[in-house]
Amino acid sequence: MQQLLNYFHTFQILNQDSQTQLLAISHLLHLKKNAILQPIGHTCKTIYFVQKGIARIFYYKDGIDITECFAFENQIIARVESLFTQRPSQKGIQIIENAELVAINATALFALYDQYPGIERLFRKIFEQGYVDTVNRLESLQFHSAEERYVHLLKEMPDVLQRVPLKYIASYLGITQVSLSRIRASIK
Amino acid sequence: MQQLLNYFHTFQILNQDSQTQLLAISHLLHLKKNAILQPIGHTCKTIYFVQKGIARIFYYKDGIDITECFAFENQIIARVESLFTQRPSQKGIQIIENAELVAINATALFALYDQYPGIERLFRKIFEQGYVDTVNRLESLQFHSAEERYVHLLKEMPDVLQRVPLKYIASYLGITQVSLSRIRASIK
DNA sequence: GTGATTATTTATCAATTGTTAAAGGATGCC
DNA sequence: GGCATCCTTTAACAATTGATAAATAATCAC
Repeated sequence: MQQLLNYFHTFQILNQDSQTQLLAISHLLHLKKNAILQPIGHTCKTIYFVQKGIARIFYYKDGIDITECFAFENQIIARVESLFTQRPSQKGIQIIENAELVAINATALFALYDQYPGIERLFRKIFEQGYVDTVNRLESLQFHSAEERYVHLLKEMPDVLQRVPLKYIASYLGITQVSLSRIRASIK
Repeated sequence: MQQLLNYFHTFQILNQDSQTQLLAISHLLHLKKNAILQPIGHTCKTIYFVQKGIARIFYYKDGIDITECFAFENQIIARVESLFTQRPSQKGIQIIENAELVAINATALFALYDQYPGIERLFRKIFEQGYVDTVNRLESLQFHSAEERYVHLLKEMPDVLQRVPLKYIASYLGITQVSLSRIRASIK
């Protein structure tokens, strides 16, 4: 779990005790491509850290599969709208590429906040960054064309094309798969 | 400032000392319609609480004024992408309706976090809710039509039409003003 | 490998949204 | 009150994106 601790330390220095407590509520998971890590309808009680591979949050709108976000190596993934409200989520988490994940028990984590201010601060900072990323993404969806969003994605995540099927990328960009194909053809 | 303390207490009970500290770094502001509360280009060092009136975060894309969000009574407004990174913001804050605001010194606030865990927790929870709201709004922009987004807005903020010019609402929804007019005409 | 399944592209047509310009309304200033 | 300015609507046309269907390419299971 050294990779997870390294990630934590980019946000916040933790004392030995805090580290031990965090590791005690975490465990390693290995999952194959296409596996459902969290089904739709469950309340989010786990925060995942991606050590290897890719995961995505997805949901269905009118029966159509939509990708809300991707998580690559060294990223946290959680359905925050359920995690912070403890209401059932209409979203699920799926593995896109064979993955090695750390599952962090969120209920136990929140309980640690009282005794370990450093842990509360760590996750405050982690989710503040998630908040900022989401605000920036909102801006991209609010006033950029589909083509602009696609080009921007290639800059932000250069290896996304090699590792993620286009059907997932299309809905992530807020367009249909056919429209994405057309944009790709027109850019060449 | 009782209104602000009431708002805080919906998230987190604060002891007297914490309340005193928070009030010590806050002050009341009165601003008229159209006033610029924060100009574009500044780094965000203040968190505002709207006691009366309306404010908006805005920026320019290709010279066009775009509204990122509104804040009505009993809401917090801050340019989080600057607040949490302390980098200059490409966004500004403007008053839409004569307003009474509480300005909270963010630098002083962050300094209080070390001594007053209750204050850190309070703002953790406030921004967690902001994060959830932003994720939900992202979903709305990602896969709903302009008309769906307009109808949804009327449900969420029933008095927005009476209090906010349509030109601001249009860009908030991610469409042009002309397009919004057309949608309004087609719905009647 | 071979066949079946899944993913991607291409084509056609429809619907939505953007762009530009002009007209009507509303608002504020003197 | 009247003029100027700003806001909103309407119209016509262009560009973008969606929907459907079919063709091609890639992947997977056996």
